[in-house]
Amino acid sequence: MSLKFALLAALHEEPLTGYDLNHKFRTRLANVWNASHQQIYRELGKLDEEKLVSVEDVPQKGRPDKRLYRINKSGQEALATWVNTPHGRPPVRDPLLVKLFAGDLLDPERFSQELAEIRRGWLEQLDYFRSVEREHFSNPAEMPPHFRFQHLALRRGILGMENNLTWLDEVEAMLEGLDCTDG
Amino acid sequence: MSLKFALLAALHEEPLTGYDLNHKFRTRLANVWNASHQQIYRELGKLDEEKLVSVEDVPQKGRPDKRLYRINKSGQEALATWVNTPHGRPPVRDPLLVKLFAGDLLDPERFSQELAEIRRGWLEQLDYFRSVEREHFSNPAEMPPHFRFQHLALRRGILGMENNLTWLDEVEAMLEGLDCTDG
DNA sequence: TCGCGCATGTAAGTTGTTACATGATTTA
DNA sequence: TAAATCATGTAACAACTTACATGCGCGA
Repeated sequence: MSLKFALLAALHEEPLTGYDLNHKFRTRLANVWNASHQQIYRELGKLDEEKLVSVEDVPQKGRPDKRLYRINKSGQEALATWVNTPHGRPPVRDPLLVKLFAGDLLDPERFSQELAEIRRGWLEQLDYFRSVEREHFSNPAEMPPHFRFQHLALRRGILGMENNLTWLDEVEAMLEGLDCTDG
Repeated sequence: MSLKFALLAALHEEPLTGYDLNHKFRTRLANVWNASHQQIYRELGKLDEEKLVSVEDVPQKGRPDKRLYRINKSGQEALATWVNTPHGRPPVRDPLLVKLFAGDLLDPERFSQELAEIRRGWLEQLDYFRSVEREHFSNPAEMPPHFRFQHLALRRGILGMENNLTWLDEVEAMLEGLDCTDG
């Protein structure tokens, strides 16, 4: 149900095409909401049907027409209502933790490799978030409220990734400890 | 696809009923995997069909029979294979961050209340995780590997909640800052 | 010329949610 | 006597994933 509002929130900033939204979801919204392009296009269709957005077809040469989506009055209202109603926290579903829960079945070498890969991914994500913070949110005190809220969302991504990496250190320290007692 | 393996991982510890599994999912597995009882019962049926578990019907007086699920050899193998294959990280989908992204639409008072409620929930969860750590994982160095892996999964929950609360402080500090400039 | 970026979608299948359904036992 | 715990499910719907489908322009 919330993808709808994630889209409206993205469009609340600026009119975008499905393609642009897809890009935004995997960059600036990476720590906020995840959606595949198929989901996005389908949901945009529904938003159009529900008249929460308007669509402008922008002809292009040698490419499919762009379909530029714009949030309208009803969309704004729906979004405003939604952001002001409480929602539970998202469900936790993490395969990595399932693996640890059955940790005695893990092959130490393969698992170390998986952890290395995970670390790489988290570091990359953290670097990206930090670069966004540097470029767009360098002096929070002077930013307009709108930006400061978005900065907080970004901060969560940054703190979260830092925290993930701290935890990974604990995990790898533990695994090394096991090696020593075995060998 | 992973609920299946979350169930197998839970059954890998000990034989359980659907009811027990449901309980386990919202306590010890709270930071690992989320599932409703409907999903659990359905998936247990499938695991039975696939012959990855065996079922023992335990008659009871005045209550429906217990159905006790036990992981079998095939189940163990399937689980071992799964834990040793890499998986991407879980998708991020957080309505709270969507709200911040459209933060200019937030009603300050309602949002403060929602944050207070969220803080309460996170604190409660953190307390629970800490109590588990105190009771079951008090001296990590002397635990058998099996327990130490599970401790790491728990640590993620603890660090994650602490991190959430740190972030919440940032959020509330920011909101108070806005109040001051307004008033 | 090969792959990437741009730009849009459909179809089928799996997973997850919400509502419905029952009923005895224990605890406050 | 009301609520929580024990104990199992079905049915309908909504959300999400994976695979399929197309095709031009541009840079290496």
